[in-house]
Amino acid sequence: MAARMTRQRTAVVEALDELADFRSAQQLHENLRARGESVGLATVYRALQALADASEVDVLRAEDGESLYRRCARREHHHHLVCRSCGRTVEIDGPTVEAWASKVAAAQGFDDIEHTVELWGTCADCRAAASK
Amino acid sequence: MAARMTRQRTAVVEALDELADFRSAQQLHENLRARGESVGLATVYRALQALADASEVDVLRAEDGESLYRRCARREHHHHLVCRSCGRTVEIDGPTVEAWASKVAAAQGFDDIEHTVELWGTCADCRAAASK
DNA sequence: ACGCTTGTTGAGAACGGTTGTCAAAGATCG
DNA sequence: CGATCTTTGACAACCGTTCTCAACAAGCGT
Ligand SMILES: [Zn+2]
Ligand SMILES: [Zn+2]
Ligand SMILES: [Zn+2]
Ligand SMILES: [Zn+2]
Repeated sequence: MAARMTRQRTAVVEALDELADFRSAQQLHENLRARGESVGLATVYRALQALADASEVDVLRAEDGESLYRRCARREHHHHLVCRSCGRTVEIDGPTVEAWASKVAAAQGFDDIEHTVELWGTCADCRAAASK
Repeated sequence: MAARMTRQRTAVVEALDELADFRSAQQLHENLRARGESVGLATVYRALQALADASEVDVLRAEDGESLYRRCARREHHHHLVCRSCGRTVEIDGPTVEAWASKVAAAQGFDDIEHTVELWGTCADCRAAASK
């Protein structure tokens, strides 16, 4: 029942910290393998899932449906501005949006409200690289 | 090059209109087959894709990653409040959110900004049904 | 240190939604 | 009607993710 601390789990957390931005499970797996820390892909998925359940990482879906993971600085609820091409991420909080969302939903008689608010764009670096 | 009007395409649009709320490609396919209008699944996907490209339908991703489609009343940009269990949908616009989103993103030097703002909940009917 | 117990791992199979393939069908037009 | 050229549909392929299950190893009591 208790979560055991294994080499693999530690490695996944390290990879997350090193990469800093939103990454897919496969990218993390690739990164681990590149640095010699061999970890099974299924294990990477399991570790990420566990971390997400424990709210240790944020998960969001890329436009193509792939799940992206990130260890955010703040633990409180927040949103993200993510670069579509490199994953660069800026944490954002929108008190205005939160209030708006719950008010609107309640007014329609909906319950158990959750909101998805994410911003996607191209960061300055990627824009420069693209127009080279 | 010109889009030909075929029995299948017409059928897909009819199914969309009849179901009114956000539905998956497979649900629509099932619905068509149920009413006797047999259409291949691949064709349903292609029709929906074409409609989405033409902005005739809105597409959004369910929490499990499945794509959901809907013919919305308004053609202008807007968002949705969707019931997780039955798909019931309420169209919403949030001028506040729009302004907030573009301002925040621009302030970080991001370009080509897009925002995802969707609300998920349980509608009154589904809540009642669940607590029966 | 040494087993025991029990959660964890990993290679590969399975899964589910979606897209690609390609020969047959049919919409459009002269 | 006939030629042309898009569309269709059964099926295979794809791809991210989850499942399976025997081998493995943390943690713990001794
Ligand atoms: Zn975050
Ligand atoms: Zn970038
Ligand atoms: Zn809509
Ligand atoms: Zn409902």
